[in-house]
Amino acid sequence: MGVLEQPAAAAPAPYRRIAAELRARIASGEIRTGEKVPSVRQIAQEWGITASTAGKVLSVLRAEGLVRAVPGVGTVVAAAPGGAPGARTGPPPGRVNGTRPLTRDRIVRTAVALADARGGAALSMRALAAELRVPTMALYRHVPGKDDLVALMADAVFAEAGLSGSAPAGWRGRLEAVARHQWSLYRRHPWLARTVLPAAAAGLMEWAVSPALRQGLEPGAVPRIAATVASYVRGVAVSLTDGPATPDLDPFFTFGLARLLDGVHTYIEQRPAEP
Amino acid sequence: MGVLEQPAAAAPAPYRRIAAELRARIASGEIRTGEKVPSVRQIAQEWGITASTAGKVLSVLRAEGLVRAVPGVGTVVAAAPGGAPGARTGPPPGRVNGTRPLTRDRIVRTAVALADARGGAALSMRALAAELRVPTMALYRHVPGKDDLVALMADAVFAEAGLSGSAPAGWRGRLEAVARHQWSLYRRHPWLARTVLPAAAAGLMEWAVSPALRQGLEPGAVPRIAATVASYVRGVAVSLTDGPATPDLDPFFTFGLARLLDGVHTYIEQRPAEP
DNA sequence: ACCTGAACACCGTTCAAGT
DNA sequence: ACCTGAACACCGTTCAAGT
Repeated sequence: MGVLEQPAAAAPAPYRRIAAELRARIASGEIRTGEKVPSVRQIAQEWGITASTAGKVLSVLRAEGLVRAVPGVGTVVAAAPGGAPGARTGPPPGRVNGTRPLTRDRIVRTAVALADARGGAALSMRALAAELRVPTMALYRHVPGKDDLVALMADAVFAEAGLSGSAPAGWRGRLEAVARHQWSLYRRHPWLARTVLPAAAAGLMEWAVSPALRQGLEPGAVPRIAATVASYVRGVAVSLTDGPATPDLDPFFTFGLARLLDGVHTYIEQRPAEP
Repeated sequence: MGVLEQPAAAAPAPYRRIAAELRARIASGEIRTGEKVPSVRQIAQEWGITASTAGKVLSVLRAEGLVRAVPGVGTVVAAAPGGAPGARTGPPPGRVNGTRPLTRDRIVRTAVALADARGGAALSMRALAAELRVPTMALYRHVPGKDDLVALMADAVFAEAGLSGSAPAGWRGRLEAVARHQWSLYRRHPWLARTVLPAAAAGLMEWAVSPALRQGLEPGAVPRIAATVASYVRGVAVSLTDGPATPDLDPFFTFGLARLLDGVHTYIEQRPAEP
């Protein structure tokens, strides 16, 4: 376990944990589109849980559209939605004797999936290599070391999805949208909050404030407002991984965000005279 | 290095780092009240720095009142201010053959000093035992394990100093005082932000909001306001240890805190009708 | 009974030995 | 030249062997 690092992330319910593990196997390419995921019976046996819990696991993944039931066959990995690039069916062109080539991108994606599934503390170079079924030292031909890998993971996650939907025109709507977006990233990837954050995290937040410049906001206030909101979101996110006893922080997050935006509103509206 | 943990805390200037190390030696009891700390010449030699930098180290400690210059003798550890309990001169009564007994309290205090001086990532059971000059396994007779030790460290730090000065009567002054107090704790102990926080951290913040109850605030809002402010402080504190390129966050902290308190002010004043 | 050295099962990473 | 197994210098903690 990491120095000064507590048991990462509250222990989730078994069906959630197992669903996350299967999600990781699918994300890493271990189980590919059209291939069968373990059956209810197999899951129950492998993880030592009851069939009804195992059934819950598959229904979670089905609800996400990640797998689908094929009558007479079993549950298989569904095609990636929207035909996103990188979501291919079957082996890629460059493959050699059945194994896909090891790339930096595949390493990073698998590392993210592993940290999501088993917690940040469970991510080790050895465990990652085992997941990818390559020798540990093979990773070092693609990433300089673990710290850099973690930085790449953070980059990848912040780049993974922009804001969904159209961006509001006003600063308040934008700031709230970006804050909620980052909050959802932290919830999906709890290890992220304790990581060194990429510059991208601050950039999007600053963009959100920019409409207020037309209202006469001093330019120097933009990075401060951005940092304030980003810090708040990250602070709640860090608490998210404080331990198993952590309460549901979603209502807390929403409440605090509203207070914070009210305070920014007061600041922008009164446009203080002093520099 | 810890899993998912980046090089803990920005690399500080050499004179700061060395000052922190000496502070740790004093806090752990290795150098006791009245005993000499290393001279400018010795510091310069031991750490391979110039005499002028070494002089800066001692002037930092002198400015803190931790050491004082005794003409004809050298620089010695000053008596602890205010005669606080635990700050004794000379060996405690229970000592045997020159070594002080190992206690949980001494372990925790030395661990805090070590993490402060060398960064959270440098705290290991082995390093701590070496600092205390005891076998590693001796620690396990006083603390169950490292996770528990870290929790005790957080407890100790949050308990170490209450609010200095008298508490303001109004919620805003109190909330600001507690927020600034916790901010100063994080600055003194950067490893704290990434640690699992003790319940005490939330308690003090809730106490701060309580005067607003007399203004008609719904009781359910108190923990939310407290959590919001605490999360904000912790979020800035986590950024504090993001890396060597971290800018001075103090003005950012002050700016954001003012916005946040403005937002809470708006909330409390309008006392919304909906539940 | 108390204490702790050796051992175990892990880390991240270097480096030289393989192909 | 490319790849990687063995080795090094660490971890936290168990456990049996010492006193």
